[in-house]
Amino acid sequence: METDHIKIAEKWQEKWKKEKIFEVKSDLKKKKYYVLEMFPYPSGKLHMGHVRNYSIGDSLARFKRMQGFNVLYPTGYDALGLPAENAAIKGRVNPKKWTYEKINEMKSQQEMLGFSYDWNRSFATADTDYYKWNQWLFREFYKKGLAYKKKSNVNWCDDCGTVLANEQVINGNCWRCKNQVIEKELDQWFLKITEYADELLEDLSKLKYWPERVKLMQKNWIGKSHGINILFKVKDTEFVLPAFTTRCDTLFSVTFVVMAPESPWVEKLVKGTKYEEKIKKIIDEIKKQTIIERTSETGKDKIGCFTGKYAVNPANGEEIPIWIANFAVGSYGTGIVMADAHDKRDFEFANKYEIPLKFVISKDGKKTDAGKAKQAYTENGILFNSGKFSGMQNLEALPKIADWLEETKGGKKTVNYKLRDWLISRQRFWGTPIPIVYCNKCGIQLVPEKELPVKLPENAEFTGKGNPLDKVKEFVETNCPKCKGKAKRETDTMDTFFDSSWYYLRYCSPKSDKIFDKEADYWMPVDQYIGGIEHAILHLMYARFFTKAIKDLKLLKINEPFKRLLTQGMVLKDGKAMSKSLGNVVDPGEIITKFGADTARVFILSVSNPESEMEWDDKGTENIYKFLNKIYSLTEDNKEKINKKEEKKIQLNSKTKLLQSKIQRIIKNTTNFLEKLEMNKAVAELMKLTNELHKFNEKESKVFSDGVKALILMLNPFAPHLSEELWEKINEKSFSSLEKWPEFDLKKINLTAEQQEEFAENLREDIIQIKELVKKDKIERMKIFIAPEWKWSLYKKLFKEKEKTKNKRIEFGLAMKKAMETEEGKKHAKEIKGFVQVSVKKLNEAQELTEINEEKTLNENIEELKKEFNTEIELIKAEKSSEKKAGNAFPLKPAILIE
RNA sequence: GCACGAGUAGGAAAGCGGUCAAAUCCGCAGGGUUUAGGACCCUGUCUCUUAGUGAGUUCGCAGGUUCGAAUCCUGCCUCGUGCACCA
Repeated sequence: METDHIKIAEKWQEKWKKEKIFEVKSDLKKKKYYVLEMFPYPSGKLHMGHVRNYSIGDSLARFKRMQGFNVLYPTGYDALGLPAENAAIKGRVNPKKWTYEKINEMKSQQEMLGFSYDWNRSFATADTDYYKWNQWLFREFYKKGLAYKKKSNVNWCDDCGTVLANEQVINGNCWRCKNQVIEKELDQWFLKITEYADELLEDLSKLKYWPERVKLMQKNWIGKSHGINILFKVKDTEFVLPAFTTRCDTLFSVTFVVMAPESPWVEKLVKGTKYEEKIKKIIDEIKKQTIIERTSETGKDKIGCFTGKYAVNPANGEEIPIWIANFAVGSYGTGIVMADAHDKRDFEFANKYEIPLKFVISKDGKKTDAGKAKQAYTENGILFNSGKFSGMQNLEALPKIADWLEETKGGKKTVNYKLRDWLISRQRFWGTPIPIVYCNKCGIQLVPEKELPVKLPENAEFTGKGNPLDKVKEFVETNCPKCKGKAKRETDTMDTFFDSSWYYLRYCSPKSDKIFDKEADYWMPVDQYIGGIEHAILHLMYARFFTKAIKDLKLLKINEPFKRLLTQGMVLKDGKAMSKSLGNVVDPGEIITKFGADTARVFILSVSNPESEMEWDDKGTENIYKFLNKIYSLTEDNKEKINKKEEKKIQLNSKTKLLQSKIQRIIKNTTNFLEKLEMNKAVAELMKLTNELHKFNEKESKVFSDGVKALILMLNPFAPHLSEELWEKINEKSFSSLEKWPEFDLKKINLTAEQQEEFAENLREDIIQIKELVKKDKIERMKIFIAPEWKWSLYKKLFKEKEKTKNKRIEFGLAMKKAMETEEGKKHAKEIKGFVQVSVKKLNEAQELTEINEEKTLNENIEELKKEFNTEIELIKAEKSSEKKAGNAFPLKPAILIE
C-alpha cells in the first residue's frame, strides 16, 4: 500500500487556502510571535537553500501557532535588482514582466511545499505601492540630513555598470558578479549610516539571541578605534599633516611619515618640485596593483617614494622625511601614518628604503638599538628616550601622552571608524527611482510627497549600455517642483538593499496608506529572523540602521528589528555547495514530485542542526519517506482502536506505564528542542516515539492512542500535510494545524507510589536473583533509590527546574543533593568505601544519609535500615541500559543500586 | 597575525558532570515474510565472554579537578570560518 503524499499535500493545501486558517490579525489580547525568513530574490526556481530556510521558519511558525501565539508569518519578494534587467538586455523582455512571471513561478513552488504563510500580506518590492514608500523614506532622510549627495572616489563595477557600497565589495571584487572593482570619482547619493555608528555598535550587546560571530563581524566592520590625530608641521610650508594613530606611545620613535598615494595632500606637497614626476610614476604603479596585491602580507611588496619634504615630530622637534607608500590606505584614518620601529609594516618599509629607525620601548626599559634589530618590537614594555614619559609602562603612558599632545596643541583626540557612509546610487534601471529633481535655478529639489511614487517608465530600451533611464525623455524631463520651470529628474536608482532594509515593517500592515500602521508596534520586533550568514554585515546592518533611523523619525518604538537571529547553514552535495558549474544541484521540485513536500521538509530538517551545513543525500530522503509511511501505517492500522470513544478500562501495567513515561519525556524533549530551533533533534525524538509506539503490543490502551495523537500533532510543524491527513483519519474534526500543542505532564513521567508498588510486582523474580548476586559480591558502594528514575541526573534536572514544587519526592531529591554538597556529605563520599542513600516507601517520612557498617554483610545492613525506618526495603539491581531491556527495568521499591 | 567555532563508534549526527558503550538515521551481519527482488518486521553491530549475564578498553592528544568526566579546567595538535599592511 502506497501512501499518496502528493495527493494528500494538494488536498490540505487546498483546504488551508479555502478556510484561510493562516491569515492573522493583530490582536492586543493575544501574545504575538513574528517569524520571518529573509525574503527571496525571485529568480524563478526555489533552490535547496530556500527550502531549508523556509522549512525551518515554517516549523517554528506552526509550533508557535499551536502553542497559542498569534503568529505573523509573512513572505514576499525582493524583486528589484540586476538579474531582471540583465534578462531584459539579453532576452528583450520587460524587466517588470520578467520579474512578476518569476514571482508567480516561485510562489507556486512555495505553495507546493505547504508553508503556512499569510499570503494576504505578501508583496514585492517592485510594486509601486512598495517602492513609493522607499521614496517617501528617502525624503524623510533627506530632510533630516541623513541622505546627501557628494563627489567622491567610489567603487565601480564595470560588469554591472554601476557603483557599489563598501559593504558590497568583497576582497576587492563585486559581491554579485565577482568582477574586480575599480575606483571612480563620481557625484553620488549616500546615507549617513556613520551617524549611527556608535549606536549600531553599542546595541550589539543588546542582541542576546544573535550568533556571536555575526555580532563580531559587525563590530569589526564598524571598526571603532580611539586614537589621536597627531599634527605634523611640514617644514618650509604652511601645511600641517594630521596622522591618525591609536599608538601615540610610540611617538618619540617616529622617524618618518607615510602618506597614502590617493591622499589629497600628495599633490599639495609635491607639485612643482623635482619629485613630482617620480611620485606620479610610483602612484601609477601602485594603482596598477590590485587591492589584493597591495594588501598582501609579504613585506617585499611594499613600495614607496620620498616626497622631498620633511615633517616635524611634535614630540621632540626632529625633522623627519615624508614618504608615500602603497601600504597606507587612503580611506582609513586620515590616510597619513606616522611610522616607527614599533610597527611591523613600518619597520619592513624602512628597512627596504634604508630609513633610520629607533626604538623607545623595551621589555625592561633598557635602551635598545633599532639599527641592529631584525624585526619590529611590537610588544608592550617600558618607555625610554621619551622625554618626561621615559620609565613608564607604555600602556600607562599612552593616555598621558595623548593628554599632553592635546595640551600642547600637537594633536587632537579622535574616534575613528572603518564604517563609511552607505552609497545608495545605482546607475541601473530596475530599482527605486531616487525622488530628486535638478533645477538649474533652484538646485536639488525633492519630489513632493503628493507626486509619489515616481514610477519607472514602461518604455525604456535595454541596450546594455549605460542607464536606460537616461534615455527616456518623458522620465528625465520634468518641471521643478519649486519654480515650475524645466528641470531634470535624477536617473540614479536606489541600491536594492534600501528596499530590504525595512520590508519587515511593511508586513505589519501591507495595505496601509501610510508607510506602516500602528500595528507595527504590536508585531515588532521580529521574534525570529532566519537567513544566510552572507548577510551578516550587508543586509542585517542596513536593517538595524533603518530601524534606528525610523525610530528617530518617531514612527516606531523599537530600535532593534530582530530579536533572535538564526543563520542557517548551507546545503551541500558531495561536500560542496550546490552550483550549476559543479553540476551537483538537486532540484527541490524533483524531490517534491517524487516523494512529496513532507518528505523534502522533514529530510532537510532532520539531517543536521539548522545552523550547521548539511549534506544532501538522496538515500536519506528515501528513509524519511519510509519513516513517514511508518507513521501513516501506524495510524491507519490502529485507527479503530484510536477512534474508540469509550475507553476500555485497562489496568496500567508496567509496560504501559513505561510507555507513558517515555511518551511524556519525548513530548518534553521535542518541545524543548523546537524552542531552541533544534529541529533535527526534534525529528529524532519523533522517530523514537514512532518506534516506541510501533513496538508496543497493547494497542487498545489509552496511553497508546494518546501517544499516537501526540505524535500526529507534533508532526505538524515538520510534515503538516501528513499530520492533517492522519488527524482527520482518527476522526478529529478540526485542523491539526490549529490544535493545541501537546503538553507534557511531569506526573506521568514519574510514577506514583501506588504505581511503583504495582510495577515492583513485576520485578519480584529479578529481585530474588539480584539478592543472590549481592550476597556473592563484595560491595564497595551502594545507594538506595526510591523512585524509578531517581538517579543523579534527574535530581539535577529537578533541582534546576522545579525548585518550588511541593512534590515530596523532589524535596527528597534536593535534600540528597544538598547533603552531597555539605562538608559532611563529601566526607562520607570520600572516606567510606560504601555509603547508602536511604529513602523509604512513604515519601514524606525521612531523608537521611546513612553510613554502612562495613563489618556487617549487606543484608544485615539492610535489616538495620529496615528497622530504623520501619519500612520495606527491597534489593534490586539497577540495570545499566535499562530502557533497552523491554520494560522491566527500573528499581521501583526502595532499592539498592550496586555500583 | 587577530578573533570565533569544531573535532564522538564504518558514515552523518545527538549527548555537554552520575539513567553513557553513548539518542536518531544510514551502512553492515543474521533471521522472518515474500515466486524473486524491493518493501516491511525482528535481532545483532568497540573487544573478550555468557543461557540471561559479566569483564575490559573508548568520545582529537596529554595532563588536571572530582567519590565520579565524552561532558569542567589547562596545554597541545588538526580542521573550518570571519577580519586584516587598520596605523
